[in-house]
Amino acid sequence: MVTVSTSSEAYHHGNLREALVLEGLRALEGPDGKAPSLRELSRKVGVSPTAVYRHFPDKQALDQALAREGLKMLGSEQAAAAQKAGGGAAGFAETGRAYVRFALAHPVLFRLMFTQGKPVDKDEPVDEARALLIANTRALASNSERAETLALQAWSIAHGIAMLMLDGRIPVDDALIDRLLDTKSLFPDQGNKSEESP
Amino acid sequence: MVTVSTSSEAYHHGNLREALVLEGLRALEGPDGKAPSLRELSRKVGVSPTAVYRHFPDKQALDQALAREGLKMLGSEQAAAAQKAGGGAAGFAETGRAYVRFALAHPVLFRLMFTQGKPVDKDEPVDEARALLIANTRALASNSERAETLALQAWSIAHGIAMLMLDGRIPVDDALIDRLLDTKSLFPDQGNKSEESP
DNA sequence: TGGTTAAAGTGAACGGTGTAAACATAGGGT
DNA sequence: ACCCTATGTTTACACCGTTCACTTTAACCA
Repeated sequence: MVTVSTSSEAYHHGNLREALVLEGLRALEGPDGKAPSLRELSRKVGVSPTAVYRHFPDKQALDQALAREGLKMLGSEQAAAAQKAGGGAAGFAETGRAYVRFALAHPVLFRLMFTQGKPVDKDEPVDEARALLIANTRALASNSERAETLALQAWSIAHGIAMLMLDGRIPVDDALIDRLLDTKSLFPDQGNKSEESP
Repeated sequence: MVTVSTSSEAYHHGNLREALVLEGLRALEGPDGKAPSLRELSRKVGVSPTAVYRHFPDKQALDQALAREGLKMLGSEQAAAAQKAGGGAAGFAETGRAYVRFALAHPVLFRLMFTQGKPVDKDEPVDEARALLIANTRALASNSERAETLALQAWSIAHGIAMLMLDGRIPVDDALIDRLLDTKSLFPDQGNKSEESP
């Protein structure tokens, strides 16, 4: 019964769960306008609305699944950006830029990722984005409390910039993003330990 | 015809617009759960749903009106906090704390203030919160570009903290707020010009 | 003062939403 | 070969925002 046919269209009507998430992401990724409704999604997948409830207890659960996918995407984009910048402090900085860039590229998804009810429960393995953040700040800070503070500050400012830009409160401008994320003035610790490239 | 009876319950059925905004704020202020629907609001005010459309072109317009009220509240709370702290750098810091506190005290309102469609159009008089922010950073920074950067950074971090806490991504903790908003490490400029109390 | 007019409110209806309940179907294991 | 169970469908409900045609009533002017 757990036999999930990995191919695209499977036995009965297809393996819905995957199809729904895929279609959901497709709807969310573009800079369109709004999140897709459950019915809309079921329509596009070619299934009745209530069929969804065989795979998700409610709409929010579907949204959470989509949010998890979004978090994965964000994490890997950040990791890629950091690696491309050669790791270390420069990589960390790039991580922030990637965060804001992701938000601007997928506004609806990004909103969904943080908006939906509960913080993807605690048992959940910590997402890659967060792991990266922690690792980075631990490398930069003197003690561990300072590292946590640094991590949350960096997260907060990136998140704030992203949100304010998405909400049209701050002009969307690449140079401005760099200026606001400028960690030299923000995090004086950074000069000390600096580069330990891989 | 423009004669608006200022007393509470007026001529025909009441002066709706005000009543709607009032009731809307009442619904939004608590830490309840979700924003009130147009129909729900009209019910509470004792009027048919369509009556609302005599005063607002659509639901979004109502929401914008509510958002404007929210911005006013936020602005005055920040101003009060700054004044109570004696103005200057200390006042500025208090401004940030007030921002986050407001968000936590009125989560639904706060979200609405930033979520709804467009950034309360440009012709709009700049809200008090923003004016305060600009004035404060101008007093602290050397040149005006640095002041703008400082302003947006301060805003971003406060907004980021508020959002991440509202979304359950960061524990809601007063001490943590202070730690994250700590402007000494964030804004090194601050030491220079410092206090010019009123 | 009285009549007209336009602002303000009503009711019914439409298409949309998320969700529940009862029913249908088909695949796989015994 | 059979039945069970996972997966789907149909129908229905309550809510939502919004439109349309209609009624009421206050306010103004002659």
